[in-house]
Amino acid sequence: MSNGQRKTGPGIERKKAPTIRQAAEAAGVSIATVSRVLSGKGGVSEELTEKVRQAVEQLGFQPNRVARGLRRQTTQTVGVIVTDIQNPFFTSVLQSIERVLENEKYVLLLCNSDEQPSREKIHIATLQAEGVAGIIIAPTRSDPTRYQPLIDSGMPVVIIDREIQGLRADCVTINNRDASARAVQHLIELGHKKIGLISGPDYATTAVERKKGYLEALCEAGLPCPQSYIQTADYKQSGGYDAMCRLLDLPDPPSAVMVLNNLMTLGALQAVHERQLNVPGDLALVGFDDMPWAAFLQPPITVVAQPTYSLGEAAAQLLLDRIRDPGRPIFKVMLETSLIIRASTTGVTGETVVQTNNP
Amino acid sequence: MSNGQRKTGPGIERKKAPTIRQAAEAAGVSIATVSRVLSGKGGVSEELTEKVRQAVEQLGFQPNRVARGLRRQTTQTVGVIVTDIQNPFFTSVLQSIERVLENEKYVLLLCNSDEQPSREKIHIATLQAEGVAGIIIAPTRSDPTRYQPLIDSGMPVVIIDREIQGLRADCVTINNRDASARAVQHLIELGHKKIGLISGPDYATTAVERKKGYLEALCEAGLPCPQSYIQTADYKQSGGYDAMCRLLDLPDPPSAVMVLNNLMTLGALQAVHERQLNVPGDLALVGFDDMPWAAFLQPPITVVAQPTYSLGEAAAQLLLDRIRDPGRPIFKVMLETSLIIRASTTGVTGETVVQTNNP
DNA sequence: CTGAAAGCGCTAACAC
DNA sequence: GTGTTAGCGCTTTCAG
Repeated sequence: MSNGQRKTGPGIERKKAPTIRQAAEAAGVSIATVSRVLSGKGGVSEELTEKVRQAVEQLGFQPNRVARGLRRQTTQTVGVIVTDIQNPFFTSVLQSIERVLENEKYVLLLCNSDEQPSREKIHIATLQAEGVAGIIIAPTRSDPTRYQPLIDSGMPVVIIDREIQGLRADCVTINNRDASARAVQHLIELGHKKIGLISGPDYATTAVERKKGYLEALCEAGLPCPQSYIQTADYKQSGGYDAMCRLLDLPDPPSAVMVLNNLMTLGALQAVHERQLNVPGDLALVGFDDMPWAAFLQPPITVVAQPTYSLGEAAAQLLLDRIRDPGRPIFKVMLETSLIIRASTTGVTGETVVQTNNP
Repeated sequence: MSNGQRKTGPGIERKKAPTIRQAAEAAGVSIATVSRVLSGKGGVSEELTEKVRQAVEQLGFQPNRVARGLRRQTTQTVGVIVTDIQNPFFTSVLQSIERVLENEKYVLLLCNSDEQPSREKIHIATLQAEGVAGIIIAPTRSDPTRYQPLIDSGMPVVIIDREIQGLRADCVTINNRDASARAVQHLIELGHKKIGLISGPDYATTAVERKKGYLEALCEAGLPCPQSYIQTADYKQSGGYDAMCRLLDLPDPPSAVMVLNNLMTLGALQAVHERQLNVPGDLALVGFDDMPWAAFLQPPITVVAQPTYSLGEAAAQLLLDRIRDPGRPIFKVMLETSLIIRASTTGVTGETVVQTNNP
């Protein structure tokens, strides 16, 4: 009765996992020796190593990662904060992050900020209190002061997806400006002169950069861009729907529209369907982010494909490198995209992939 | 130089977070008092409570969750193991799990078994070593002996998605048999007599149950079911594609096909597109799992919609309840689905939702 | 090469 | 009500 037994009766209490002390006893060595063998640092004779191995095996002993974390003052966990856990873009990135980190025995603490800075702040604090070895953040805002204290505290941090100007941290982004410029060029080459944009929120640098690329392409081609052709939404499906409705209700609506993320593309498509417009006859459409179903949508959608896998991989690798060497120089990685051309712009079945990294 | 300073130079070392000792000192009380105030157990005078609050606030002190975890022998973390982190079904479930658990200050350790029992085993061991308060598992296999030791060790566990016969653990599943029976009935009502099935792997009870429902509905209607009409695949997109090809290559192919999960539905659709079949004229199609884009596919797909949000919520709640009272009786929760009827079966624009819980 | 022992920061008896 | 103190299980000096 001296331990944590529950009042719910005997047999319910949590069975205690074997400790290093028991393993040491079973092997007939000191706990230090067991520790040394398990952490693989060497310096233990083959004889004792073997004894320890056997005892560990036989007991099914697993070092307690919490105790180790307390002692080492850093755990084998990495925090990941995304802005939308349901967005396939992030789940794809997450998958590759996990794949890299599991090799090093790290485990992922997943947090969803849901685009809310307040939630993000709480999550950051919690991850710090959890003693994570590092954090990968898809930030909600581009204000560096939100993240600088975290980095100054010595926490290894990698920023992904959105850029944060002036933040001294590793980051992995894609060439958003170029990606959308090329998508718009594609529309221009098809003869479009009235090209609309469904943009994302201004606090997302991805939206800002993509919008820049759009303007740049129009400008280069000498095409006008009425203010009304740029509709800003919130990166959500409903926002995309509303924005597309506004564009279509214009007295002189665009003949082509670029939508700056995947969820808004679905919303835009919804508006197009409701009005039974012919795509691309009445309206050509380009989206952002390729998805398994993009090719089977009505119509198949031309998209800018982000290298989600490489993005996650690079982020995880940068984090590991920084954990190992906090003093190394800061890396800013920018990845290139592809344009996957489908029927929503050409009307033609099938798809063509255009790498956008070589002009 | 006595602490963990890096050879990379001064200023790089990790800044130490304030400890309870410093907070106590700043407040002019003992560490026990600080602990009592922060854990909200009461028994501290208002005066000292206020002093502690201020000191904590001023220092920005946050209790170290690792130390707390070691001392309490349980952490404020919950492990979640899914079979496919990219599947929108799981991300949706995950989102609602997170939503429930964050209220109780739990944080999620996310693991991806990728359908591989070996990976699942490693993840379970790691989560145990992390001292998680409980685990929510979407199991890879239906063999109870894989999970019984974990439960016997006293770990609170909730099984989701797939059922495990004979396992003494809480679980949340959906009424798979009924769901697919009703979907097939829908096809029968539309006059189909040759109904094919693209099933999932036999180790997934969801596939087994859904197949049962399919057979049951056919049987009730007195319809035949040639072996060749049932094609088994792996719940992946490519598997769905291959299976659909096999069905369509049959001398007497079915006039309607039910596909037992979302990814295979995309694959099946791919095969249908390649052959330029008219849906539902040449072939009617029913899928499993509703998704934001299901309504915009070519054609919009009739699906069985699983209550992903409720599923995650129920799982999280069951886990919390079991953590609080390990001795409580075991709950097996089964949720009902809806059938969302779209053009892939009726050829009609728009959608109808049929609750399947009332015969 | 091996073992003894000192804590990591916290909670929970236990004393006052 | 409040403070003192003994660990939780591990890693890492420090002796030998």
